[in-house]
Amino acid sequence: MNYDFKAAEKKWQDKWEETGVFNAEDNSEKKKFYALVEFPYPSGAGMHVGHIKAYSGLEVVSRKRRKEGYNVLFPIGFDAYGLPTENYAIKTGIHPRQVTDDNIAKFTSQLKRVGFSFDWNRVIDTTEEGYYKWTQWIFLKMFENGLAFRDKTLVNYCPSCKVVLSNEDSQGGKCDICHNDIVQKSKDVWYLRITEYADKLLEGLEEVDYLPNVKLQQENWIGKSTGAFVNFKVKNTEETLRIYTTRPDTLFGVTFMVMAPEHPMLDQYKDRISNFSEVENYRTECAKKTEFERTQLVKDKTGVRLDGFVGINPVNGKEIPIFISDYVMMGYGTGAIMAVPAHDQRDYDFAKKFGIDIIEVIKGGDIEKEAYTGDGEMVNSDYLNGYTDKKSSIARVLEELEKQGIGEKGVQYKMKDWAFNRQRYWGEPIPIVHCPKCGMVPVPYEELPLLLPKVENFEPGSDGESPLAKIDSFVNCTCPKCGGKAKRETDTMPQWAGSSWYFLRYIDPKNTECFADMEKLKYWGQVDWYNGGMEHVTRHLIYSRFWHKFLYDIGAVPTSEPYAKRTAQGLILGPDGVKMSKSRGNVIDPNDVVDSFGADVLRTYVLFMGDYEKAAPWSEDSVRGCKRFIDRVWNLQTILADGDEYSEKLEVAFNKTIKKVSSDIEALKYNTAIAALMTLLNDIYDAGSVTKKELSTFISLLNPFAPHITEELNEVLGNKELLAVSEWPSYDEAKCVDATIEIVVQINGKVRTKMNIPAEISNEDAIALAKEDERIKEAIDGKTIVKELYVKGRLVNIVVK
RNA sequence: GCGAGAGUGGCGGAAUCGGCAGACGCGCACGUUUGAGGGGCGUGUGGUAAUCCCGUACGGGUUCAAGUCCCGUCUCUCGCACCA
Repeated sequence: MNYDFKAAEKKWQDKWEETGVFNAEDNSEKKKFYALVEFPYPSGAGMHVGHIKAYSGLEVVSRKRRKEGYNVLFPIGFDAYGLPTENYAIKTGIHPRQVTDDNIAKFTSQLKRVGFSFDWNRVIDTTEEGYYKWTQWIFLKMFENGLAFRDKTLVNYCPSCKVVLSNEDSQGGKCDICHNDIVQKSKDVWYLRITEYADKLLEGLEEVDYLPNVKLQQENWIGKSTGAFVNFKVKNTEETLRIYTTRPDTLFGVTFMVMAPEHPMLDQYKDRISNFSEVENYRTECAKKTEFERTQLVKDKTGVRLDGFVGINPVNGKEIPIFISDYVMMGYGTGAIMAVPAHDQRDYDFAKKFGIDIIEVIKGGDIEKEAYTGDGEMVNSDYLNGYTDKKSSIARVLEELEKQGIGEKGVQYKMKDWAFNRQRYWGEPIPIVHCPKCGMVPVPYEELPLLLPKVENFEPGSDGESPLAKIDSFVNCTCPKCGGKAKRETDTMPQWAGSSWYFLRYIDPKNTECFADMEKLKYWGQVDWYNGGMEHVTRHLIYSRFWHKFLYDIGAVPTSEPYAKRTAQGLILGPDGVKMSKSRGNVIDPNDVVDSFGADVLRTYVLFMGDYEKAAPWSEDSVRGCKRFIDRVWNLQTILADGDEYSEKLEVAFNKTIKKVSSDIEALKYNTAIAALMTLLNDIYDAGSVTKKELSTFISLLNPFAPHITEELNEVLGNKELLAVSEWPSYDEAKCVDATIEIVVQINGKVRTKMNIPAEISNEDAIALAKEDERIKEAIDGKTIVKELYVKGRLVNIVVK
């Protein structure tokens, strides 16, 4: 009796759609559960098995929750703005709108073939007018509140993509999209002031249930440090050079200062710096250095001493030389540092190279050899002498600095403001008008959405300007404030914009009055469980938390944190054990798997292949193992026997399995949940027959993993109600243990024999029983018993000498 | 360099509190069924001739008992990377 998975899967997918069993209800008495998966970018390549694994995790949880009586919101949508679509459009001449629609249609049919229980009534598309209207609305609210601003600065520019990139998109000095080297360019760009939310983003982590690793990565990304700002006077000027340090306790050990080559004060005082031409040469040299040279040759410090520009250490009045060097960055702190070679390795390397004094102020290391960064007794430090711990010496010096007005306590973050712009076509237009009289004027709310004009040519200009700048009908407009001639902003928003609030739109996707109704927001509240990739836990997760916190602050959402819980799945590697990639030719297409084995097999396999949170290689042979499992489940009907109860033989096995599968699903241990079902299946075949009750329970437990075959079997059993909404099986704790159990008998910790004893037995009786065994008698004969113990349900150990 | 995680058969991986190491699956071997097989069913499968003994990266330690706890070393993966 062969299982026709193709027919059955189609049949049930149609049935689910007809009956709408997976549609969330807005006004329900039931308890709510909101499960969120990261919506895909609909690329031309179609779905990846990685998507299947990412969605299958919460798919199983959502299906279990429905069976437990929850009103479940498990939505899906498409994050469709972005460069790959635009680049494809440029190459083929097909409009990005068309490309996006085609890709979304493709993704939709693929997702449906896998049988995911998404609520298809709530699908969102970030590029659709009714959606990006609200993305623009949120942007304007930020602008109103001073969180969106424009600033001229050096930006990461990709000459190949002709686009300005955020720091996040240009890590390692390579463009995130084309992997070519980026260069620095001065430009006026939009920023979102995410740094203002740094502390809130940090504090919020305390109230959410994220994987420890996810929290840690966010903390590192925000990179908060506490220290002090100190002002150093520059000799013969009124100028002070302000620095940031985390070690104000080492101020007496400062023997020089270093400024970033881009520091603005240099140009301001170029007349005083007698060797300014050398400075300029050095700057050119730095600009030429590749990222590799800057990061890999860390030890080899370079720099130029500024002649005629001398600093004065404010704590002791000593004159100290000032250098420029590229190991100091303009983007962190103040772009200038005080250097304490005795207690900082970078400063030490620099001092050795340039022959600068090294003054020890903390005892405990050997400054002849290297910098000492540990704790110790303070020396050569005036009022700090004798202090032995960092904390109190820092407190002492801060007190003194503030009293004398030469410095104060300070906080710094590694996180920078979010460069919020793209000079590209396929993105949300930034709804701002530049008026020669009024300056920057927001597009009035009632005029939103500011439509992305439909054009034929979306190639970016070679100057890095947006393609929108070439469209006169879009650019030229009247100022909403004074009615005079004005020009529109032509930059578009970055890819991360639309995904920063999409989870809110699912709650009320068709609302035209606001991004989501407050009553609905209150009912659905936080996302209960959010699963996605580890690669998104810094950028997307921080950005969306930032937007949500902002919306909370203006009273637009009822919770301060968007996600109550966050987990992450591991990658699926190619059969060769390395990351799947087109160039390597090791990509597995989920469609092929559905074609040859069926959706149930694909779903079961991606969850069975290993620890959900770890990377695991694809194995075609193991897929076949899951196919065998599914077929054996189908064949259970050949040994179906009458009976509305568990059989005596299998009662304990069933109770145990219900318990294990239930708890494993909650703990993301899908692999062991499936293994437990396989074990139970083996037990059933060993028993020789299966009662109706047993088969019902079995398919109910398997249903979240393999929903099609289990619905089919449910129908075979004559049940009218869909398995998708029938009750999740319950177990009896008392029936999870056998009446007699097998335990191990050890002599000196080594297994000597096994025996069956009643589960409820006293320690004494268990030990006495063990001693009656022939092998044990032999082993302890003539020896002294030092110790004997019984570990309940496990073992008896007899220690002899 | 810093931070986090990991190292278990031929392979993917199991193993609440320290309590039978290797669940489950793959692969392999043998048997059986079949006209045939990337099929079905059955048996076996860490090493070793062995019921002894050895075995969870390596070296020590604690314990009646260690994959699990402690000290030291090595390797790999991921994240950050001159962050002052």
